[in-house]
Amino acid sequence: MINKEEFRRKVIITAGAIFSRYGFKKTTMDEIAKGLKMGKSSIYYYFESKEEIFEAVVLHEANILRNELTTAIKSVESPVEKLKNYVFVRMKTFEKLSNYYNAIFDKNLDHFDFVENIRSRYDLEELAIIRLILYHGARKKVFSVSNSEYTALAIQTSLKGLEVPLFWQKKEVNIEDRLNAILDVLFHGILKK
Amino acid sequence: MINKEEFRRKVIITAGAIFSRYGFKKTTMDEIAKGLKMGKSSIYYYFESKEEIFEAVVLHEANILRNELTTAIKSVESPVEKLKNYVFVRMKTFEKLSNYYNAIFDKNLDHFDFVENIRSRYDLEELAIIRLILYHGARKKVFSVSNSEYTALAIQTSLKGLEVPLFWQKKEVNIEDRLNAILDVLFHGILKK
DNA sequence: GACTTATCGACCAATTTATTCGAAAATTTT
DNA sequence: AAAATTTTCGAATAAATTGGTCGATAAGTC
Repeated sequence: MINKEEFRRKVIITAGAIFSRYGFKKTTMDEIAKGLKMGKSSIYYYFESKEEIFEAVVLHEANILRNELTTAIKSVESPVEKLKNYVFVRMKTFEKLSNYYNAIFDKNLDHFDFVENIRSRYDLEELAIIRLILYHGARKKVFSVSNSEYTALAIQTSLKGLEVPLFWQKKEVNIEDRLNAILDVLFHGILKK
Repeated sequence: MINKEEFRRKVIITAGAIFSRYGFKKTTMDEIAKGLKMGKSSIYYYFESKEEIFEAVVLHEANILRNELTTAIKSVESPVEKLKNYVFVRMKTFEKLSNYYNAIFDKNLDHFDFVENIRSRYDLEELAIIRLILYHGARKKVFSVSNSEYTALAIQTSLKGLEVPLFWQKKEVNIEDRLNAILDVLFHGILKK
């Protein structure tokens, strides 16, 4: 192995896949070790505990989400497109990051305080991004937003509402449709007539 | 509850769903009990052990497979269609019966001798069905089969070959395509010119 | 060949978990 | 409604699992 960081990344990928299939509790260190083709005890040379691995995995997924989102809104110009992209990419990516949303929603995991840390940090970041989009939209006279902070919060809240069923029922029944509906309401309430 | 059989069926359905998600080992009696909204110890009034539940689940799935297959070949007349139906329905149904194929393929489970019993019994039944189709096809002068026993075995073997990836990689990449290819080879080697 | 880095097997303590058991509900029979 | 039976359950337990430790040892570097 070249260096520790390199190997830690490998652990995160491997463990992430297993966690995402069986969840934190049902995943054993032995399985992770097997996945890495290593002795179980070797993992402890790189990570303090199973929980630390999970934390790294969740953080990793949170970073993926952030990256996908920032590139998604950079890829277009108009505020409408930015917001659309943001919302869509958010849901699409979210579906894949099962460890992230399990960490957030699973009651058996909420005693990990790192979960709350990551979540609240990313909530704030997200809010800032949405506010920025709204702000630019308002500047370009495409949106009419009286209070960007509360509007951003409203948007964020409705997006959160869409996350819930991801956890409760894996079936992606009609997320996309419901997303479109929300977007529709959002724009027609927000667009300058 | 009306009677024990009724309740056993309920257990089989509930436990089957959990087993199919987490596998035999990772599924706990507590989870099954929770799924049934019952005390854990109550289950033992109906089943001797976790293993017996799993056996019942696997048997249940094996029966589903058999039923689907017999109705599938009854639904058409021509031997070609029968064979096509048989092969397709077999694969389609097999994908859903994860406990059945896990029982067959998972090395951590092969110490359960009931698995071997069920498997060998159904192998024989399957062979008989295939032979029957071949036999009727030969009678109607649609197939030309020199030795129906060995031909049936050959067909069964190639079907088994398609099962393997189901276990190793959940992704149903190209099962259908490969199935078509096999069918193509099969018919053009078997059809009377 | 000393010194550091990385891997591992054996082991342990704590937790989990399948199963048991006696007793209490719930239901049926008398 | 008492007695008998069936069904449910919580508490207890014995066995297995599992996260984590530690000393040894291999692999690599100076």
